[in-house]
Amino acid sequence: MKDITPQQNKVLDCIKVYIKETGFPPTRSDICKEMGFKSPNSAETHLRALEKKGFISIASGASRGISIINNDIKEEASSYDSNEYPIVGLVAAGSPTLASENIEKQVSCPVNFFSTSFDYFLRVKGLSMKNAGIMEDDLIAVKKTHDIRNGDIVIARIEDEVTVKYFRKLAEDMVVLEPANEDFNDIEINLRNEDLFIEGKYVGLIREN
Amino acid sequence: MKDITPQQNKVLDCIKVYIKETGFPPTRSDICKEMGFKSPNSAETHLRALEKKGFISIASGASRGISIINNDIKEEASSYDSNEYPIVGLVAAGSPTLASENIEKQVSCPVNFFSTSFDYFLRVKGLSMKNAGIMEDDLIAVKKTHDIRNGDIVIARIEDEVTVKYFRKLAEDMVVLEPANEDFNDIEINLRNEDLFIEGKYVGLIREN
DNA sequence: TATTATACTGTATATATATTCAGTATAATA
DNA sequence: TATTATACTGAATATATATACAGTATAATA
Repeated sequence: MKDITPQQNKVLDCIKVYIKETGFPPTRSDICKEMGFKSPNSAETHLRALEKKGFISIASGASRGISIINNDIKEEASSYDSNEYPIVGLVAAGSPTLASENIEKQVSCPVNFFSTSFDYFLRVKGLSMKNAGIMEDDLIAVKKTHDIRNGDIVIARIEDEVTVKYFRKLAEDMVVLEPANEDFNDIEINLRNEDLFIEGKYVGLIREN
Repeated sequence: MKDITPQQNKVLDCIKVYIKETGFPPTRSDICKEMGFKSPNSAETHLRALEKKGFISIASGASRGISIINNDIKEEASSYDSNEYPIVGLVAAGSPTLASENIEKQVSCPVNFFSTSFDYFLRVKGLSMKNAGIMEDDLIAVKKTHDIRNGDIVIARIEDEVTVKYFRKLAEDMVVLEPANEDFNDIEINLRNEDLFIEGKYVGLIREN
């Protein structure tokens, strides 16, 4: 990162203030008004200088396509990086899990909130995993993977139904999905007759009371 | 604030995600791409509905002139604001819960991650709340408060021991702390003879697998 | 029953905006 | 000395974009 000049710093501050006040970045013309420039090219050259020095990024062709690049050491710390994760509710038969019609809402969550990375949250229906401490309406963090070991809790799709169960492979063509609740029965799947699709693996849980 | 429809909520989320990812708001056309609309007027009408209902404001004539209006009455905090929360482990007898020697580590978590604000995470020991889905080593989000109602799950201190139980006040001087596990017994506390200190209230849970 | 809100497609257009080109001037490097 | 960076004015233009208008369809409401 090269040194910023005092004038460039004023322009950068003016962009930050503009975003804070309006919610969106300024145009070249807006910067001219704020800074007292008479030509949009004054703003343009300052913007290109700020871009070159790594203080902002400019989206080519887009209007107001300025974004502030944050270089605070604090922000670089991975524990501060957060991401938007979709909460998937009832999954409609046949539709892809992450299709927008299945997304209940998006929630912000630090990326390394759980030690294992994950892809989405699934809202749990039913009490079949009660003894594993997974209750109705809990959000489970799901990592899309096919790397499953016996004893893992998996999100599985059988026919058109999505279910959360312990995974146990008994033989090459025989899988048992075990609930953690004495009121439910094991689901035995003969892979020669039935389709089993593993959506992913349970890596964490969030509950709100 | 009128009710938002599910589709309008998706559009609102898509705008938030766009801003988070690019640093500036989307155009009508951008929203169409994200949502799969074929006409810019689809985005336009949704935007006008969201504006009318008070979720966003639209700057007339300006490109990308959308800004999210934050309506959290509780706090002005946006969902992207995060904070450091301490994880409290074994609480040494007599020492204040949040004393530094009790803090296992600090974790970053969005401030309005749970709908109720909270003060720290407590690492659960034992299985006395198993049937409430609270397992050993779970992290429970604790709100420091004395506003407790019957049936709430509380973090209580009796003598020098900290415990998590259902709270039930039977009389002015009689409180029962009930476990959610048939292997444990109720704890009856006569407030005239024994001290009971309520550290706080359980408002959420996080588990890592 | 008429009206309004929701949820879209599709077309058109005025204008908002990025971006280039042509200059001027000063100060700092190489 | 030539070159490059800074710091501007001023004009021109392709296009990105908001926004209006014309429809279709469904569900909720008065």
